Amino acid sequence: MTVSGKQLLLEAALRLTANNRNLKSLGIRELAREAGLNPNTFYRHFSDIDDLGLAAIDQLAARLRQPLRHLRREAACRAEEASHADGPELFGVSLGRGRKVCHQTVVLFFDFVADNPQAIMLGVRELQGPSAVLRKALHLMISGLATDMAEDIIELELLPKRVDPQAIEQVARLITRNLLQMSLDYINQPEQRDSIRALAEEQVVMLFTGAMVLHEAGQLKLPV
Amino acid sequence: MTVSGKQLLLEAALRLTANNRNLKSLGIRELAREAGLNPNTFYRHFSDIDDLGLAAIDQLAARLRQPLRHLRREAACRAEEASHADGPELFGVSLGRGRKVCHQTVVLFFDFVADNPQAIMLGVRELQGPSAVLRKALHLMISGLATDMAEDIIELELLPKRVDPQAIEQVARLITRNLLQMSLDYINQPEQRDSIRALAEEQVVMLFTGAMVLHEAGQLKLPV
DNA sequence: CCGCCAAGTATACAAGTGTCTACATTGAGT
DNA sequence: ACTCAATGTAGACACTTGTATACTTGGCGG
Repeated sequence: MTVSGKQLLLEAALRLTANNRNLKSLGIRELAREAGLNPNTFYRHFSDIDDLGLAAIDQLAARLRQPLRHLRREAACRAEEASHADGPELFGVSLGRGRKVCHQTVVLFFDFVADNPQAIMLGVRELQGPSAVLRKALHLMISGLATDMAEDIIELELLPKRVDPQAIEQVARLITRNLLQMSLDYINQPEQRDSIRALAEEQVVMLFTGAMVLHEAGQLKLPV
Repeated sequence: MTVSGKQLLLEAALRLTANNRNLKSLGIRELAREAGLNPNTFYRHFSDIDDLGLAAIDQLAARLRQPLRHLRREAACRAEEASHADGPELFGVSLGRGRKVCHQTVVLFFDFVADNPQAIMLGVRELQGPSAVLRKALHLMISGLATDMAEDIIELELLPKRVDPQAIEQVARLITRNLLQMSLDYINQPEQRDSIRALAEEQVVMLFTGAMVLHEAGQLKLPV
């Protein structure tokens, strides 16, 4: 079985952008060369490099979205069975449990990152890349991820129920962006992975805790 | 008085990278054209585009570092005089005062961003750009900013004195990175500036609060 | 078996690029 | 007034790039 040329080109793009490069900086010829194809074959599948970028983003979203939800369920389960209601509480939510869910989620997330480094890198880079189209598409994808996460937070009761759903969504969006940002470091600095993962986890816990405390103190004022 | 060619080239680079473009994607000829100079003149001042990038980063750091410290003092003063010891307290630190310092700092920071958008954009973009040299230089600069901020946090007593200085440094680094990240949005979405500023402020407050609470609960475990 | 269409190829051209060598201008110090 | 170094310019060379036109291939439906 031979792979379709379209897929060959997409994979070539992933390979080439892996070394901190831009999609638009690739050039159709280079791309085709890497894919082992004739330059003009590119046009049989894509009209534009942005077009290819959109396809890549679609694939990334497909590989990210459902798996991430699944991951979070799994993390919650693992945290659940590890121990019941230990550690200090804060406003009726177990700090210990929240911490464990965060830990598991973050661990599994970074495992995922380590498994799909190229796609993640492409996504995070193009998030601030030169193409407005791709930026928009990626922001949309991240919004989706954040919404998923917010739903899970509510469902798994990681924050008190009375916290404004919109505030939760904002927290989720923040966490999502930061985790993606950090995954670049995670990929590029393999020798510091443990430390980066721990830092990310700490940040997530801090944001959760801060959101909780501020909410209880009536000081949470997230904008729409 | 005529400006030096070197400065002309640097300014041309800022102008061209302002539109979401990469330094390396510019091309020496384009750069010289924008600066109104002969292509070869570039080599009289820089050996490389990375070389120019380093010069730009140096200028950025000079324009950022001292002003930011000054800004923070000013913010603290303004918060001080606004009102003494109002609002709820948490572990001996006034929430109201901390919030005001954050508010003032963030406001002044984003004012600064609005005043130097091009330099900021270049910096944030190259932070994950294709050139390893520039990435390294920028990380160094950010480290410096974070260290400054940590010192100020301790000096202004925005966190309890007993919190580990290394933990403070990590929090500061986190905040610095995120503020810089957000300043891109701030620049590119002028119609949402108020909302972005408010969100950034909220995030900073959340991180502070979270760090404090976790520290008091003995749960703060930031890695080295 | 024919014909057709998608996928891939070959060749070509204009335009832009990095950078080399050689030349011109300036301006400050002696 | 003369020199010398710094700064800027001109022209050229070998490449790479995007893309247009025209050609080949291979497999599938009729």
